[in-house]
Amino acid sequence: MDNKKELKIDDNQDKSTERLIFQAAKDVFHRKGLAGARMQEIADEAGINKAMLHYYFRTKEKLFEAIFNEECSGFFAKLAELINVDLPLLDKIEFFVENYIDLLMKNSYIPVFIISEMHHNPERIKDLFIDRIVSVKHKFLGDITTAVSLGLIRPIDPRQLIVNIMALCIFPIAARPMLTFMMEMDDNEYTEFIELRKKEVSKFIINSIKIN
Amino acid sequence: MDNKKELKIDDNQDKSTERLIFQAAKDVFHRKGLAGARMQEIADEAGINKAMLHYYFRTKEKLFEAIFNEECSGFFAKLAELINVDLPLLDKIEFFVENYIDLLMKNSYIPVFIISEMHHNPERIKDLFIDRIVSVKHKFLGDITTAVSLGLIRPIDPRQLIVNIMALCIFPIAARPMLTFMMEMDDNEYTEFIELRKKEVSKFIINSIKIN
DNA sequence: GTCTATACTCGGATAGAC
DNA sequence: GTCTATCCGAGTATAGAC
Repeated sequence: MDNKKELKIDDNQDKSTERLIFQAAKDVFHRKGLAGARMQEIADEAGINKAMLHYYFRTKEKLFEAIFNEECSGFFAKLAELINVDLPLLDKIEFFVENYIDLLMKNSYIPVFIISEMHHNPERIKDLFIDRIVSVKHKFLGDITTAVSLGLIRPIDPRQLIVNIMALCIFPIAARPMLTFMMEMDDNEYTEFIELRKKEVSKFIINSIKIN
Repeated sequence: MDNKKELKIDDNQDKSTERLIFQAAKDVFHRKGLAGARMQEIADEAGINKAMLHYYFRTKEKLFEAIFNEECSGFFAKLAELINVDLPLLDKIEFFVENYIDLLMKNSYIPVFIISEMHHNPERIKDLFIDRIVSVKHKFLGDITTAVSLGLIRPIDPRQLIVNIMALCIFPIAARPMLTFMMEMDDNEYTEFIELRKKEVSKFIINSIKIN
C-alpha cells in the first residue's frame, strides 16, 4: 500500500516533467522542424530549464526520435485497425476515408513530419517506421487486387488507387497552411471544409471505381 | 561589336558564378530546408568559396528568398498558362493533369518547399506568392462553377474538386521519398509510376464527375 | 571578383552547486 | 531532480590581401 503510494508520487513527478518536455518539444518540432527547433524554445515552452532537456533525453536528436517514435506508434496502430476492419471493399473505403481523415486531423503534425523529414534525412526516418507502413499497405493492396479480379470495381492498378486515396486524405491536411491561404478561408472555415471532405472524398473515389 | 563582346564575357563570368551558387543553393535548400542548409555545403557544392555567397547574396535568408522567388515565378507562370487554355472542362482537366504532373516532376522541390516552409514560417512565404496563386485559383473555380451549373458534370463543390485535383497531382511528388519506400520501388520504377499517373489520374477524376 | 583568415553569435551540451 | 554558469563547436558574416 505504502509502496504503491510512493511509486505513484514518484511516477507523477517524473512523468509530469518528462511529459511537459515531451509535449512542448512536440509542438516546437512540429512548428519548426528538427533543424529549425531550438532547445531553448522547447525549455521555455515547457516552463523548465534547458539543462533538464539533456537530463531526460541526452541530445536533441534523441528527443526528436523519442517523439517521432511515439507519434508513429500510435498513429500506425490506429491506421492498421482501420485497414483490418472486415467489410466489402466499397464500404471499407467509405469507412476508411472518413476515419482516416479524422485520425489525420487529430495528428495533423504526422504527415508534415514524415514528408519533410523524409526529404531532409531519409535514412534515419526509414528505420523508424519501416515495418509499420509496409504491412499496412500489403493488406490494403490485397483487398483491392481481389476486388478488381472479382470484377467488383473497374480495372485499376491497385497501387495507383492506394496512392489516390492517400493523396485525397493526406494532402489537404499536410498542405493546410497553403490551402487556407489560397482558398481565402480562416481556420474555422477550413476545419468545416475538411469535415465536408469526409463524405465528399469517399463519394469521389467510389464514383470513380464502381461498375456502372 | 567590341562592346557587345565585352559585355558577353563579363556577363558570362558573372552569371556563371552567380548561377553556380544559385543552382547549388537550390539543391541544398531542397534537400535540407532553410534551417538545415549550411552555407559551407552550398559553397562546396558550387565549387567556390563561402565568402562568395555573401558577396553575391549578402545573407542566407536573402539567398533563400532569391531562389524561392525565382522558382515560384517560373512555376506559377507556367501553371497560369495551363489553366488559361481554352477547352471544354473535361478536356481541360485531362490536359491540365497531364501537363501539371509534368511540370511538378521538373520542379519537384517546389511542393516540398512550399509545404514545409509554409509550416515553419507562414508569414514570410505568403508574401512571396500571394498574388500568383489566388488569381490562378479564381479562373479554375469559375470554370468548374460554370460546368456544374450547366449540368456538364455532376454537382460537386468546386473547391473540393480543385483540392482533389491538386492532391492527386501534388501528393505523389511531395511525398515521393515516403512513397518509394512504402511501395518498395526504386527511383526508376517510381518515375515510371508517375508517368502512368498522367493518364490514370485524369481518368480517375473524369470517371468521378462525368454525367453517366 | 576571388581568396584566406578571422570575428562574433548562437545554440547544444556539460559541470557542479543545491 | 532542478538550477546557474559556462564551455565549446558550428556556422554566419566580415575584413582585407591579391
